[in-house]
Amino acid sequence: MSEGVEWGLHCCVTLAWLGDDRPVSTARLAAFFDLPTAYLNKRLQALVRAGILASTPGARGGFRLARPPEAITLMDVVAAVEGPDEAFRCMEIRQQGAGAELPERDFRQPCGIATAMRRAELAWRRELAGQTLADILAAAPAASADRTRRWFALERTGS
Amino acid sequence: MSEGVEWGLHCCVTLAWLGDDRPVSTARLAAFFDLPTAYLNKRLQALVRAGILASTPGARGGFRLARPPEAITLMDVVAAVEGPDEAFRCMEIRQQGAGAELPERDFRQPCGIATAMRRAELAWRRELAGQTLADILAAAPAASADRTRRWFALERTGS
DNA sequence: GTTCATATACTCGGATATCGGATGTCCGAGTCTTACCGG
DNA sequence: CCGGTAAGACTCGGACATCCGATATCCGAGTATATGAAC
Repeated sequence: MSEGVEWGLHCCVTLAWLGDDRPVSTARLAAFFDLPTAYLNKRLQALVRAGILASTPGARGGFRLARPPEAITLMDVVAAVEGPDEAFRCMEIRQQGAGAELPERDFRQPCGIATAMRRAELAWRRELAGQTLADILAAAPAASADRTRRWFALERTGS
Repeated sequence: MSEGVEWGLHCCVTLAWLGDDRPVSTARLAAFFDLPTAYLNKRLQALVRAGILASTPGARGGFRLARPPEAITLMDVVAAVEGPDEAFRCMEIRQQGAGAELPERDFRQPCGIATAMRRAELAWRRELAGQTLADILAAAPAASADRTRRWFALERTGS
């Protein structure tokens, strides 16, 4: 799994902490987490395309949450960054090669291996879909939110 | 997720169908599924290192299951092919960059995001660990096992 | 002092390089088979 | 005819290339802001 997932989640949490009053630029977030600015921007664009973030162009622009934290599940963020397709792709190798040349063979029944893997992945997705950003915020200590807010406020006035 | 997982699982199922009487060579399995022989061999070696398969070198050599199918879970095969580390690696980016330079900040409490992701991944692993090769065999139609056995027997006598 | 036009700086968005790991290939070590030779 | 021996063929195991996607970077489009001049 690409590290962009961690980036996206942390950025969403940070944006939730900072509130919707003003957008936050990529450079600010990248400085806060010590990440490559342009690449982080690319990932945030994916979140925008997924409808999780809203971007405002121009000076004093940046990103903000497009929805309230209760309406953003971890599954949404992961799917936006990693793409919609499943981790385990069944290539149906049972249908290829000499094993498939048996004339009487038919493949109407789905591959049992793919079914089992899909079941596990569904459990994973269900667990992620059951957790929202609001849950993460509630679990984090309030002091972390305060410190983060303070840092972003300081940086804004300091420049 | 690499496609080697699908290869390993199908090969394990096939080896379970064929029984333990004689080992099956990589070339035979690769021909059956139309896969690159040497690369499949590389992946089967990983299963050997994990103790899932047993290899017999020399002529008439090959692979066989090292344990009965009831004692091999899908999690075992996936972990053997994909490696032991988790899919989501928490890089602790919250501890890097300007956000970590606040002197009063401490990180004794684990990252809530990592905790949530770990929980989802544990659900995935639990689901995979709950399914054994025997379950896959039981779910598959008996005709498939018969056809596979017949093909491997024919190919052996035909050469 | 107020208003408007213009220059400017800042930010998002996508097109373009670069790098690491998965994918694919090849050759050597080891073992079983088998043919051959001697008794 | 039987046993021993040596050559041969087959297979696993690991070392060596190759390719694709994630990672990283750069430049253009667009907008809010600040500045200056005109009234």
